[in-house]
Amino acid sequence: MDNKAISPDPAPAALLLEWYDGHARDLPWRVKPGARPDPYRVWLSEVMLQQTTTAAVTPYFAKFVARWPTVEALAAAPEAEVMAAWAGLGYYSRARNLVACAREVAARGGFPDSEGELRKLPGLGPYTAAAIAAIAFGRRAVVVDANVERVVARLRAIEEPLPGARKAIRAATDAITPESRAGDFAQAMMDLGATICTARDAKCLLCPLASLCRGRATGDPLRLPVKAAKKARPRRTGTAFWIEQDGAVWLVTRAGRGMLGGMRALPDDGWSARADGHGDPPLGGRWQAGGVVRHTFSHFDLELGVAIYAGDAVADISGGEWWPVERLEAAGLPTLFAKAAQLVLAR
DNA sequence: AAAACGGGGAA
DNA sequence: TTCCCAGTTTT
Repeated sequence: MDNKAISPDPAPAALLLEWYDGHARDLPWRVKPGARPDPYRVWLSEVMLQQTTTAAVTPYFAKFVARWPTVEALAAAPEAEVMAAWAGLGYYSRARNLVACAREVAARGGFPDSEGELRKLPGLGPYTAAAIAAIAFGRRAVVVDANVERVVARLRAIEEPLPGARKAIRAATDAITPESRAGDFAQAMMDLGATICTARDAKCLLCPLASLCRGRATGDPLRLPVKAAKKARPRRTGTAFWIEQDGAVWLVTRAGRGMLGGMRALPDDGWSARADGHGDPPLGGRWQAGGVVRHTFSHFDLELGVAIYAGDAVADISGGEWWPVERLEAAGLPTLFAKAAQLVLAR
């Protein structure tokens, strides 16, 4: 079923692409203008960039393409190694889906080149499928990320609050997306949003779309897009347990789904977003306090106490592995547990 | 439709 | 501190 059609307007794309030719950001996953990018690198960067800043992604992207230069190489990697390499980047279901996607793509002999087929791959939602279709395959696709939402909401002075405004923003983006250079157009919109029309600023004097911008005409573009009020973050407490013996520390691998799913970790007392941990150690004997780590997740704050085992030599323990402390970096601990380990090792 | 899901950089 | 970021998946 069709939504109310907005008539196409080629003017913004014309101005924006002219600006982009002289002001494109130089990013590791981009290629020279006119060159055809490697779909593998486009896909990898787009997945890493989901809800993640370019600054955070850059070193991970370099590490991944050096270690796994092709989708076939990544498909052949053990999932645990990819998870460990992803450690610190967050949203770990992305890493699990990355491996699943690489294996599907390798099995079928390459990436599909249409938005619809890309959308079926694990970890590719509406944004990423459109972005890859446009950037890697030159398809016309309507690419809407947080930058585009902001730029379009201002350009068209869309007053409806997010997330309700998504449909209107998508329609407005569709109406200004060109038939050719849709990939450059998408990246230009993102560059504009990242450098000129930012969340906290609007450098309208530098903006190539200023003459067309209804948000600027209202005199207060910064109030757009309007966002719904966010709810308060719950506060939780929990405990992690440091058990060290003969130069090795006891690590577990967390369950596949849920918080930090599939990642190596210190054993803990079952804390979650819904409830505090029970506090009971995984092993009898003496324990001493090792300090507290404060960590903020997307949907709750955690105060994690670290307990250090001070009992007799451990004989029977199972469900994990002894990991040499001097190689702890290679374990791929998520940041929360890396902080806890740092606390213990610095004492 | 709403909640789950990380972490770091910027102001 | 608070806000936000090249969103997707599950409930």
